[in-house]
Amino acid sequence: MLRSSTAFVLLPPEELRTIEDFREGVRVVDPGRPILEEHQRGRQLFTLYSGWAFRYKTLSDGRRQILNFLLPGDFIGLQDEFADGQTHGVEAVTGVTLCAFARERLWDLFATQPRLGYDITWLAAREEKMVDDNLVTAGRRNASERMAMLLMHLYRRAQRVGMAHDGSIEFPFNQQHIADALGLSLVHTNKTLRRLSRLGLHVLENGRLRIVDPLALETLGDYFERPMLPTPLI
Amino acid sequence: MLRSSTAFVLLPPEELRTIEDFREGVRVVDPGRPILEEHQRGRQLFTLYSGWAFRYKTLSDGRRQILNFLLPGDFIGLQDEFADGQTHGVEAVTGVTLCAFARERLWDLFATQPRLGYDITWLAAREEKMVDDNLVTAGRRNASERMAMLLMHLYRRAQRVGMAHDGSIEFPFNQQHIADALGLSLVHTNKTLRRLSRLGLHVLENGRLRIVDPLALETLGDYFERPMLPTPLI
DNA sequence: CGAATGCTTGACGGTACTCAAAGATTGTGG
DNA sequence: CCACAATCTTTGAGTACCGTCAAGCATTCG
Repeated sequence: MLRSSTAFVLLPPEELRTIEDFREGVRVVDPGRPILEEHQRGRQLFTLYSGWAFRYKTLSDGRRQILNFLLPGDFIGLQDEFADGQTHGVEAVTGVTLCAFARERLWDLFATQPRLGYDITWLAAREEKMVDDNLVTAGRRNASERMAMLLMHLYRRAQRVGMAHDGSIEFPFNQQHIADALGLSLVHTNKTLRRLSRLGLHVLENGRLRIVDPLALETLGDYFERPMLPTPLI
Repeated sequence: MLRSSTAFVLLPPEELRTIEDFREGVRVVDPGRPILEEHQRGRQLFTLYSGWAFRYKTLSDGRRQILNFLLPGDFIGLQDEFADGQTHGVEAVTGVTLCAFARERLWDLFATQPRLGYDITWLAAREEKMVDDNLVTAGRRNASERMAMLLMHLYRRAQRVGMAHDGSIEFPFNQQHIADALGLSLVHTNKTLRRLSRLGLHVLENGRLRIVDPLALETLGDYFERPMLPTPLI
């Protein structure tokens, strides 16, 4: 079960009870289906419990940018709480299970359990840091550097929540996802990915990613993930 | 005074008193000087009270990416609260005045004044939305589109906090700032900026920016800022 | 087995980068 | 107040990285 992973902080029973109470239900979303529609504010907030998803925005002519990927433990929909209308969308990559919370009770939660409010802020700040990194990537790294950084980032994050087995992780993304995350064209994404794998830095097959030369990838991407602190889980 | 601007929500006296109490002092930073150093966690949090600043990250070879610009009312340093070490830097563009808060009292604030904790989350979420937009820009917009979006964004934000006079705003950035914000080279930034101004979309002189054709810039940048809700001010 | 989706590769062109150097502006000290 | 340095802006020339177009191949699914 997710909560027992060492990636998350232990919560005292009372706060666990508050979370249970706050919870409205479980939702399952199929691969490729929307979790939150772009440009509209959902009635619910979610915690991702299993599967992969991503946040994205599109320009009016259809160009899409993936803002960040979502893994188990991530909190979804907080930004919309304060939205002026222009919101991101969220889409499931694999099949996904979510815990749903009523948005209108968020303030309640802050008021009655400030610890949980603080934790939510924690999660929001952590997500912003990931977007920060992605912005540096899109703005200042070249194609190979972007790819190296993305592969290491996804691998480390999945590993952290116990999704790595035998040195490889499930990798359910197609090259369009990668292209949209890195701000590259599909064709150039393919060529870059092939180049790195031909250099023996990684292997991507049967929907799984294996990092062959982590140091080379970290160096190329100038991206060294520090061991992360345990994350709160709402 | 900043708080009386219509851009900010009115706070009840009790919460104002809490903020006053939470405050440690005022800090003044000269143009071009650091407010927070990259890679180290400051002991204080700040609210920007006057002037312009920006958040940035650099790669190890010196390439810099500006993450977002900071205006009066913005809260500084929250992300570091939850940092694993890799933090952004913050630098003053103009001379700047800041209200300083002790970081170790942040949790206190959440616990004793949940409303203010909620407001801080509000500000964090708003900032993340700005970074989201900047990521779309760096990832999916071409040079002219980026420039159009940036000019409109900065103008609207400054206007909102009462910094626009006679249809123009103070514009203290040099072209290197713009280049680093947009993920472009200095030379290409210059050429793009000149092109837009030759097309009659804006005027940039004497350190002031005047938007001549807002609709054209919004359309070019595919960026239409909605009227913003009043922002909490900590 | 055919359609749909996704991956791969080659050819070509353009946007944006680098290099270089000349103006313009600002600041500083004699 | 001027001379000179430092910083910033502007422009041109050449190049390269990455995007677009096109087509073939592989895999999955109904």
